[in-house]
Amino acid sequence: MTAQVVSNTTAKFDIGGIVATRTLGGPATSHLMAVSTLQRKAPGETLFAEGDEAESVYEVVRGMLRLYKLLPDGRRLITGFLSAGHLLGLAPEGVCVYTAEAITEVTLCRYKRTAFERLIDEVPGFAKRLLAVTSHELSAAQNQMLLLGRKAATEKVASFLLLMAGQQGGDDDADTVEVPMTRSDIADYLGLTIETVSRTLTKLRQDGLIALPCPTRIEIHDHDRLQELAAGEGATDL
Amino acid sequence: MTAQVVSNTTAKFDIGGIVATRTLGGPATSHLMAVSTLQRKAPGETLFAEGDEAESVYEVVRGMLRLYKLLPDGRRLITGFLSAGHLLGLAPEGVCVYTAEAITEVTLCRYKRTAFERLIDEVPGFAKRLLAVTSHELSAAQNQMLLLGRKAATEKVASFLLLMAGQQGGDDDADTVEVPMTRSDIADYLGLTIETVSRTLTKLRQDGLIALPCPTRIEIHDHDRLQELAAGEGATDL
DNA sequence: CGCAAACTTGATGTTGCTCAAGCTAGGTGG
DNA sequence: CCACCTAGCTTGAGCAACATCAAGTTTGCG
Repeated sequence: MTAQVVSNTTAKFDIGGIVATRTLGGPATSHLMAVSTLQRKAPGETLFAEGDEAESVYEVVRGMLRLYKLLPDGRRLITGFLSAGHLLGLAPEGVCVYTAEAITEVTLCRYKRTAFERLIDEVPGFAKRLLAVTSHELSAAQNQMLLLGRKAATEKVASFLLLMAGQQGGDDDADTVEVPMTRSDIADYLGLTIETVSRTLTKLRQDGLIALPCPTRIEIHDHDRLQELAAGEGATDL
Repeated sequence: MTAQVVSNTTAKFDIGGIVATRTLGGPATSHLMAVSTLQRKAPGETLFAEGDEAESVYEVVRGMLRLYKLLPDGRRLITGFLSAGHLLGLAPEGVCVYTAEAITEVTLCRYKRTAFERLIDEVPGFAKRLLAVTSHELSAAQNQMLLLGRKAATEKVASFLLLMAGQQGGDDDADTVEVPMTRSDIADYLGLTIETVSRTLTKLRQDGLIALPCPTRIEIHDHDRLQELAAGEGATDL
């Protein structure tokens, strides 16, 4: 998978909590366990909203979230879809800069902000690991800026499909991708409209690059061609 | 200034070096001084390119840089303009994820990556400060995603003008803004074409919101109206 | 079975892009 | 000193991609 394609907003990087306790044995783990609580959210529920005071840091354990920002007239941009292992809620100035909502049923590991900050100060190497996670997210955000500002609709949709594929099958090319979010979510993530997303998927299907057994499931048939499209090499043979 | 408007890619946050040595007296300062070298770049010169091995971390002392990413066919997106105090080169995987070029004559403070990483490990609180800077950059990147994905041309240009104004006059509304970058740079920052940027500036001038004494200087005449446009409140009175 | 939400498809519209001239300013050499 | 030259900017005309508006269709659920 090339860097172009990886454009999820948060890096998948276990920092502690439930996921981490299974994969990491470091000193931070036990500290995190001590201050964490498990939480569930039903589809559509809000974790926190843009402008809220940032009281907690969360780690996604199961399910999928959307993060988004709104303009006053209701235009929405989804900055990222977060699945298991992703971290959210590290607000710069103590104020949430985006809204976080559950797409599916979600399980979260929640840390009190104050406790989390204490860990940053006290656990050696913890701040550095968070810095690595955040730097990675920043890089992903810059890839998404490139997508939003300079890619055409087909290139955007191809990028999205590969992102979903990469996020799921730990393997590079899981053929079948589950798409729990609506077309409206996809559109607001890619800076398009629902209709354009739908039309573009139809075109990709007609061209044999993908199949759509049902709206929430997409089969990738021509991974290479999708990759070319996503990278912006549509007219390779000029 | 509202959060909507602050959308520069890197937070202006002195971490050390020349700028910091004048504003901070903390322990990190002397450490940074010990491993830093001053460097100059002429307009158009490249600091490092996307894909390069990340060998150094830089802090801008004077002048302005552009950071950008390219698609294979040459489409460019500028992810940020960096002026004095901004930090760059903290690459996640040791590889630069964007190209950095001087717009004006630039003075930089350069740190060897290895030395910089040692400081992260050894100087207490240093990683935490970098985390704060990077989190702030991430938030700015998300604002820019909102701009690229959901704002109209006029709103984009208004946002850009206020960003420039805020970056310069430390005051909230410096009336006259120096714009050292070309229209092409502005276009590639906003996801537009040169022509659209030019036309939009002309329209803002005709409407009395700004004046353009020369292409590199912009006077802001109606700060409030610009702010409304930038925030996406163009049709407030419906 | 019926309802509502989500998705697809079609017809039309508009924003911003493309292509094509002119214009302006700053730098250079006759 | 001035005319030229070039790079960058502005302006105009036409066009294309995507948005909008408007039906239909499918899906999932009570």
